[in-house]
Amino acid sequence: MNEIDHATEAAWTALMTKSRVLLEAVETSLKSAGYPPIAWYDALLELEKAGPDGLRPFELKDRILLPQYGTSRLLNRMVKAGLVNRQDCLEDGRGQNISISEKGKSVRRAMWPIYERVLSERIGAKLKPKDAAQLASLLSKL
Amino acid sequence: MNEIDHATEAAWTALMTKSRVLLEAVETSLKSAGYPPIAWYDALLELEKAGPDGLRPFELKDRILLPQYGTSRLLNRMVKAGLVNRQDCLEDGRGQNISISEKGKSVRRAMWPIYERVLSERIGAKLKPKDAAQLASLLSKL
DNA sequence: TATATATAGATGCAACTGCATCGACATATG
DNA sequence: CATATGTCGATGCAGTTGCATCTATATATA
Repeated sequence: MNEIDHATEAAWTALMTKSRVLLEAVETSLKSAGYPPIAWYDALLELEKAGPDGLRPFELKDRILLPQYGTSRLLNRMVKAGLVNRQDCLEDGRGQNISISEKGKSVRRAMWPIYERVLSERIGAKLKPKDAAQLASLLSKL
Repeated sequence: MNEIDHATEAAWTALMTKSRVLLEAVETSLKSAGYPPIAWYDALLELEKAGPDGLRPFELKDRILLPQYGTSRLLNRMVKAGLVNRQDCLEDGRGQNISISEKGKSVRRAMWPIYERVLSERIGAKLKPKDAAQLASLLSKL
């Protein structure tokens, strides 16, 4: 069993094309509004959801689907930008704890309307909620 | 009209997550089999479909969704690897024609089984053809 | 306890990307 | 024709990524 059917190929092509176009639309909007890329948003959101104790970098990396070194460097930039705090981890001498700063929260909050507008225009306006749910459900099987 | 509904958000999240995971799976398979990235495959396929006359770089860029400078550099690498031929364009002194070489054809052909296996395992095995078609159809509305 | 193995995170290096801009040719306009 | 504007493709530069590897600490094993 290895030949793929036409529908599988069509799904793959559409998946690649649309995800790229949508992602680029979001990135462009954020950038032109003077905000950081969406990867920063994702990280900030995870850190905010994690609460005041924050997360260890290795926990964050699993949630934002970034490689270890990518996460390490993303955090460097975010620390430098003052959006997150890094402190040595008490329980594990190798590790650290990352928590979102007030500035980080406010940047995330400010990014959301930009982000949301693109999703609304590009997805909300094109798919009825039922169809969007159906799309999410099909994707979740992959 | 700007608040997004839950289904839209779920669709977006699933779209981003799955497309990244699948893409990475394909890239990893290709790389570990010693082949170039998927962007090369896409370009080779478009050039092969275009026939012996090939394509102008600006035409190719529209089909593979790469920025102009990205296409320019991708073509440099592919020329250097001997997968495509570049020749000055007769009708337009600014331009060039890119055509796939025999080696390019054979590399593309060799990449396909690797590529296909991932799609088959990750999509074909998870979605019935009807569902895959449905997924493609929903995505096509975006 | 001493040693081996595993895990957390950082980093040097080469490759790749985005941005802005350039040079060359093409097309439109006076 | 002369000049302005537009399009094609390349490229310098700075920032980012992937890979491999390193250091430091933690955990398992003898």
